[in-house]
Amino acid sequence: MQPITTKLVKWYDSHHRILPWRISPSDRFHGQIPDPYRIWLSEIMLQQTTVEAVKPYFNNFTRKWPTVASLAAASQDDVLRAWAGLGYYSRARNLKKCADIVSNDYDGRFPSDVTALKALPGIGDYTAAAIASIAFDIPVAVVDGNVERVITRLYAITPALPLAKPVIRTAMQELTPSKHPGDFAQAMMDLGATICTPKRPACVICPVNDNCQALKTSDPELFPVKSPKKEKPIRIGAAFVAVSPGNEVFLQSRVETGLLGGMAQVPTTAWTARTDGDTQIEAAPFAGQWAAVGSITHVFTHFELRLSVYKANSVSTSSGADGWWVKVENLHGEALPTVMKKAIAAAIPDAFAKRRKLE
DNA sequence: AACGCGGGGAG
DNA sequence: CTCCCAGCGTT
Repeated sequence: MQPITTKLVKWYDSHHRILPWRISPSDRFHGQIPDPYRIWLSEIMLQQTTVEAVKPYFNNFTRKWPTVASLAAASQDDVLRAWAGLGYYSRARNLKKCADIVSNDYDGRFPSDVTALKALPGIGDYTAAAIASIAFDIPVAVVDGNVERVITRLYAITPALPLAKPVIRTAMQELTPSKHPGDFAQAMMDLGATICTPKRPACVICPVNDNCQALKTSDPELFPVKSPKKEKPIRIGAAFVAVSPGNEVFLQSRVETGLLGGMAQVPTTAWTARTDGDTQIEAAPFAGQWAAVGSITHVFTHFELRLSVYKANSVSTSSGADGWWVKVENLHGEALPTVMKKAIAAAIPDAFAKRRKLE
């Protein structure tokens, strides 16, 4: 029987996904070399984010900024505006920091060893291993959510994550070949994404089903074991959409760190634990004829937010608050996270309606 | 080790 | 609805 590694690499040769940042095994054979900048950019975007969500952002970024030097030359605001909607905005801030360091201290060339990569902002264990492996052919264990699932099933590893992480890493390291480690890492991830899925895995067509202890002795769907997660609290607040006579909306910048750091927002109250019967309308940023126009709900990673939305028309643009005014038709160019687009859309239903999605 | 940190797609 | 996705940084 062929080893697991051989089976997976053969499977990958014919069943790999076609992705904008990927060099196929065949193209690789014919001499194409991966661009570390594109590998890095894709890996940062893919952190906790699905391939389909990343594709349009990756294409847009590489069109605007084809090299790490061009990204370093951009402003953080430009980067945040292009990142808006993708989530986890500290990634965008670290992306810009990392581009600056590579451009200034490394002469525009990414380092190839794991330790130097991990020292860069936004690059941790997984991403360092992925870049070293895929872009530089370094045989290091690449462990993401897909690999955790495939490995725990192959070896029926019962301790819960994250306790099982060292065992998984060791097993992955032993499977990783010295020859084309990047293709093997991507083979494992493609297997996890397309066959060894979290629910209803397609074990019948899996190239390594003969090697799978979970399939042999248990149920693959029971792996990996994970520690229980806690429930999300609810927070409430109010958002204020001020509209000027010239059809402009008032925006502010959020503080640089923490939730939605550095992104744009309409003025809001603080977001507090749920209380009863408090309209909070007195917290409006301007004097004006504020009218309730509805409410929105938005789910963040660790809490659910319910915002009452208020709108005022004919607000003077000379009102003194710290921020800026943007014409409604230009809102799409701002660094607005999804929750703020929802709030604005509650007050101005067609604010984002005619905008095509990125492609 | 636990927590803060977005958004969306699949089942 | 729930789960989880090519995780990282801080505490």
